[in-house]
Amino acid sequence: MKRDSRLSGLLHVLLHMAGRDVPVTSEHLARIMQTNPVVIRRIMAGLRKRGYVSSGKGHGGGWVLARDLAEITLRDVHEALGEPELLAIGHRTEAPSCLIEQAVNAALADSFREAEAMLLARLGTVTLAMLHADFSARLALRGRAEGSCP
Amino acid sequence: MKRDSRLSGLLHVLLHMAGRDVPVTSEHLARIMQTNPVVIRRIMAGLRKRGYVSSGKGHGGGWVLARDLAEITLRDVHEALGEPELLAIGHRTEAPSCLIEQAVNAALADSFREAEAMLLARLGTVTLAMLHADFSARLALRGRAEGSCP
DNA sequence: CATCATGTAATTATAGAAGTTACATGAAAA
DNA sequence: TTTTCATGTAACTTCTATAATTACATGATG
Repeated sequence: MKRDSRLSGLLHVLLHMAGRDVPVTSEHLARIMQTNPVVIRRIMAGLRKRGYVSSGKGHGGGWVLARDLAEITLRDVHEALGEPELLAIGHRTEAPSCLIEQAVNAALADSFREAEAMLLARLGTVTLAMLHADFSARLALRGRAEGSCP
Repeated sequence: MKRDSRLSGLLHVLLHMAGRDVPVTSEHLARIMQTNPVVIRRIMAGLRKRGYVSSGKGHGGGWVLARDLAEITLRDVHEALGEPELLAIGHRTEAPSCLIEQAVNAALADSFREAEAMLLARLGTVTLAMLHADFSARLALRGRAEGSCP
């Protein structure tokens, strides 16, 4: 089962935007993410709706951060993506009539809920500012090199 | 991202086997799971290798439980499936050269590890015997009805 | 008004899992 | 001992969810 890397990718893109004060085009971001501009627009739409970024058309248009990095948590970004499933495993049947399967579902559901809640809580404590600080620390360690992709 | 229901399905099958003392054919199990006998054999192979079930060929052949339900945890079953991924989200790049992406990965990795460890620990505390007891309780509540699929 | 960039619907391509076929192996019954 | 039945696997064929692409509309800027 292939793992969804949109959260990871979107965080990458947001931190790249953080460095710049001019709008960044979807095409530019797509190059960084090695994907298609349309995919970027689709993903960014959720962030725009929540006011984390804004977009402009025409010459000099593109995407800019609309909030401070410290105000955005990883959980916020996850929600902006439409709260995709966190767990890779699930029930075979959602509302089974078979009592055996009901018992199976009940046992699994508890564990699933707990793990999801924990992960969400954890994501809620990490801000983009923290990630950016970590990046800066890594950059300092590595020396003068660029350190990030184009 | 579609969730993997093999664990759920396999548990269902195992509990159905628990009731009977005669071998159950792959074809029969496939009917319960609404799938193909070959799929059943593929999945059961992992359980057999670990000694949880045994299989016999020819007339009167099929699958039987080789261990007590109390000796098998949900974690054991998960491992018998080949330890499929538990989390639906992951890193975009596993070993990125971009320092920004390294920071992103590091932040996510902590949360991921923690959630996975917790879920595995949780699955390790639940035995098939517990699930069977839960099934029996549900059966008692419902009355005389069959309660489980064929 | 020409160009550039986003906004979105519609379509196509791709990859991974599930399902199926085919046939070999071996056990029990006739 | 021959037939039937069931597993054991490899090979192949759908199937399906997602990403990628195409196409075109909207609107801003020089």
